[in-house]
Amino acid sequence: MKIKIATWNVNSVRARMTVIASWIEKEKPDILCLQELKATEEQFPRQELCDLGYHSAVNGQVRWNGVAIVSLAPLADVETDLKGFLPEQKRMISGSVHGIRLINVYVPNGRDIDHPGFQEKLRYFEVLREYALASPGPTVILGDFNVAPGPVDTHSPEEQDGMICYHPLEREQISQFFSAGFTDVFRRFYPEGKAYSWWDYRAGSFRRKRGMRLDLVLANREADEIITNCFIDMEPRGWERPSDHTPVVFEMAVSE
DNA sequence: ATGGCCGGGAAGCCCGGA
Repeated sequence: MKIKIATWNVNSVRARMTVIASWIEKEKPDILCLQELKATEEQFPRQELCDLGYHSAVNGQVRWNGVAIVSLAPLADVETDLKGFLPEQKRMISGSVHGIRLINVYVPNGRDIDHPGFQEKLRYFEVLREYALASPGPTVILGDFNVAPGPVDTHSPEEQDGMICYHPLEREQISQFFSAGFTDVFRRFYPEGKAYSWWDYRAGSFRRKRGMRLDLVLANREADEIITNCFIDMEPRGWERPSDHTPVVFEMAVSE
């Protein structure tokens, strides 16, 4: 059977619940990985999602960060600790479903190249890679990586070169995932051409098509082999009260 | 190009986002 999985930075799960419910109704994903909940587990709209038929595994935090995996089938072996790194920032939740390991991440933004947060961001990728490589079987890392992997993934690569989310050291970290055997799933289906998953709220960026592809699906070989499709759904970015990110969706052929 | 917009929590602004 085929299952549909999506990743979406919703920029507050409570402010976005109407939009999320509409999108679920439209796309009917089997699994939805959310980032930037800006909510604690107690504040998370578990009941509303339950009414839509979904289980929720939540790693929440007051005000900032927070991630969740929302799934029709219950999740097994849920983990929220990333090798003890940045334990106070709730940025990772992983779990297994249909024999697939899903690692849902919200990578630190880094603030600025000169800010200590930038070094923390680079380190985050290393720790995440170690964690993902230790997972046996089909494994997918998905979420908001806060990096555009290459020039076709951002609106003005020349001007942005060296800036946050398009710095050579950040892009090098994404390359390291490729060297380690992970595939950029979206680019397997769309090898070239501008494609974005985030547009700044300011400056009419969405209307002016000035965005970045910051939300990625990275699959190891076993997972990549059974992924049959991947696309970015730009529609909800144009809805009322949207997130500044839009969902990245893929499908997998699983045995049951 | 700049930054213009958002969200949350504390407070009537500030921080963080990217």
